[in-house]
Amino acid sequence: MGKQMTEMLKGTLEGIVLAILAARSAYGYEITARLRDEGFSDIAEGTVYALLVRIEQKGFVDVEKVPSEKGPPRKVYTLNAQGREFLEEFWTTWSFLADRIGQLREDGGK
Amino acid sequence: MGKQMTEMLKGTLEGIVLAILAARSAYGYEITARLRDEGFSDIAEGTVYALLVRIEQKGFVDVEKVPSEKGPPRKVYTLNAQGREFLEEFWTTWSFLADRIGQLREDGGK
DNA sequence: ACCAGTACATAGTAACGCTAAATAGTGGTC
DNA sequence: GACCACTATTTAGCGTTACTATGTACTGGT
Repeated sequence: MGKQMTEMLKGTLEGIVLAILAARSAYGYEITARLRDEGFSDIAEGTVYALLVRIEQKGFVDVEKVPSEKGPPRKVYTLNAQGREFLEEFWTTWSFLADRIGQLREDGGK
Repeated sequence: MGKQMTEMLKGTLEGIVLAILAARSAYGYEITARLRDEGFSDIAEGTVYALLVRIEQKGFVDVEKVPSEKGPPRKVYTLNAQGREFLEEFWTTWSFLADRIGQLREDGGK
């Protein structure tokens, strides 16, 4: 998708994944597939798994190992209270940034 | 402003500065001050200068040294054709991302 | 002489997404 | 029964970017 998107995802991808998990629990492979379906055509698998490790270490999610009929066991991630709190902050930060940038665009930064 | 904003600025700050320059030419100290006024309260000076070096090396801006009455000479940056083209791409990428994330927020990723 | 404000520069660090490759389980096909 | 495709996770190494911290330099006021 280009270098520009890569850099833009830094700091937002974490929020995106948490928002996905806020809707319902999911596992890595599923999240990657969903992101791809939604237009993030070349999110690397490794990227998602590394991110999941991070949010687990930060304590934003609870993890459960669930057997799969189609392959190795899945690690299902569920957003917990701490994660929900962090997601709140994410939305606040995102809104601020999106507002500022939207403003800039109107102001002739076109 | 917090670590979250720091990470989010990666990939967007460049576009923000280019958008500022699209409105009119400016120099580093001025850009930093303007960003601070507009709510990016703790953008580090060094960050802006380093970014300006980068966009100059990429050929997005033309530079002119202008004497100042109040201090050392200013380096005034002006967006050129290449920079304008890059800014276009930035808006495209940004729009896509902002749309996706807005969608996620509506879909119960709250 | 000193200090605040203006103005620019840069070495080192941390965080994060990507590349690439490895491991492992299931099912189908020849 | 060997191979391949799909599912599923992991991890080492890399490049880019913003921040920290510090240094340089010019002007004006006290």
